[in-house]
Amino acid sequence: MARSTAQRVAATLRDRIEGGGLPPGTQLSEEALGRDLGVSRNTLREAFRLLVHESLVVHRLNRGVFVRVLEPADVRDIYRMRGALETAGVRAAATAPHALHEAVRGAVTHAEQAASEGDWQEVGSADLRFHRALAALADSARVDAAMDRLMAELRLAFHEMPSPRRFHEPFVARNRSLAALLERGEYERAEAELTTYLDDALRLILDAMREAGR
Amino acid sequence: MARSTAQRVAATLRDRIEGGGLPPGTQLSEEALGRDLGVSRNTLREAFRLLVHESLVVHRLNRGVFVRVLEPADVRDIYRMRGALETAGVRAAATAPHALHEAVRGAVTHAEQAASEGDWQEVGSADLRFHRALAALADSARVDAAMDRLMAELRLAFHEMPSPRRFHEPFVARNRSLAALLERGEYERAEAELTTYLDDALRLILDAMREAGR
DNA sequence: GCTAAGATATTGTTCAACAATCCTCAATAG
DNA sequence: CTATTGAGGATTGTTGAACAATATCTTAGC
Repeated sequence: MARSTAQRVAATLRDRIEGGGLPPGTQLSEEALGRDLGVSRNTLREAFRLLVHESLVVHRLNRGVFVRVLEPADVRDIYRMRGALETAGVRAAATAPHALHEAVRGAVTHAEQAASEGDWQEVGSADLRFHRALAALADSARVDAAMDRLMAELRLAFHEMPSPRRFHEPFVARNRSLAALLERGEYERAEAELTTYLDDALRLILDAMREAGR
Repeated sequence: MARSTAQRVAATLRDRIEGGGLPPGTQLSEEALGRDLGVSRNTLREAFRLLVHESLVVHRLNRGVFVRVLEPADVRDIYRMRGALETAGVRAAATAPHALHEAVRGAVTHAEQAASEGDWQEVGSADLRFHRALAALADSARVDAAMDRLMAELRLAFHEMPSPRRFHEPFVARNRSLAALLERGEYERAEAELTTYLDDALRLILDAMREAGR
């Protein structure tokens, strides 16, 4: 796969951010980072633009770029958008291609398996995959892209979660039952369940953020 | 308002693209445009990144950037995404702040006035504002931003519409009746009407594109 | 007419310099 | 003591030129 230098730099920065090496709020100095990564300031700036597009960093004019800090208001907003996209997926479930339903099922069983092994980090990413698969039922590249950006932003919030287990465990079963509703064609109930599901998850995250001192 | 050079350059390019001065498919040469606009290649590239983010142009590695060409598949995809966002707005209408409902009403009457004056271009933008206002009922900055990007993309497709009047006229009345349903609190019916509305509009655009020879 | 090698043009990337802007912190006025 | 102002320093914004990498076009050979 042909990738430009800027794309490669953006990838390593993305890893550092999601890995916690660059915590939210950190300023990404052009000179220091450029020296560190061995690229010119101009190329680094191109990489910054890519990350801004993913909302992993924010750019303030004449101030530079900073790792995104998620406020409670942001998380609420993200969940509104999630609601829009995932609901769209559920409502399109009746006419969605078989492969997309397959992806939903796969994410559910993957999460269950990871849970039985106690790998809560893996449960977390399987959960994200499940929700991405839900939205993907809408069968739209733009919905998929928007959903991917939301998930990337959410990962920033997960960093502040104290116990991944306490957060993810209750949702494994709910994923299963939501998927079951879909397979049985009970779309109305699936939609209702999805709404309360997202409300509950949002509340958990906001509580965790409040405890973590903000 | 403080804007960087790149932002100003992006704005003029955006105007030229939406005004038809740079038709879809045109390559934006770095050297020629830079000379024309009096900015360096590096700054022009930053402007390009902004436009790529708005999907007004596409960037092909080692090939350059080109004004976006909308395929029928793109238009279909855009309408799926629109459906997701506007439906989300309608479903949140019950709890939306008063000011947001006001915006919906304002866009409807604005379109009606422009129609009575025969200014179909203006009817077109009022129509876009109406739909943006619908999505905005979701009361989410991210939904708003996504909707703005969609509208910008759609404007590219409108360029290929032969008769703005034939396309926009039938929808003025439908906008009014949809808004009326919302005010009466008949959200289910509003949602259903919105769905068929979008289907009809999509069909019209696809027909026009086919006629325009593609 | 087709393929392959070379020439040409364009983009990708780097570098160094200067301009514009923001932040810090001390000095000053009230 | 607080608030304001202003210089100084640090960082980003922008430029222009240069070279490397890649794609496209041209030409030679069959």
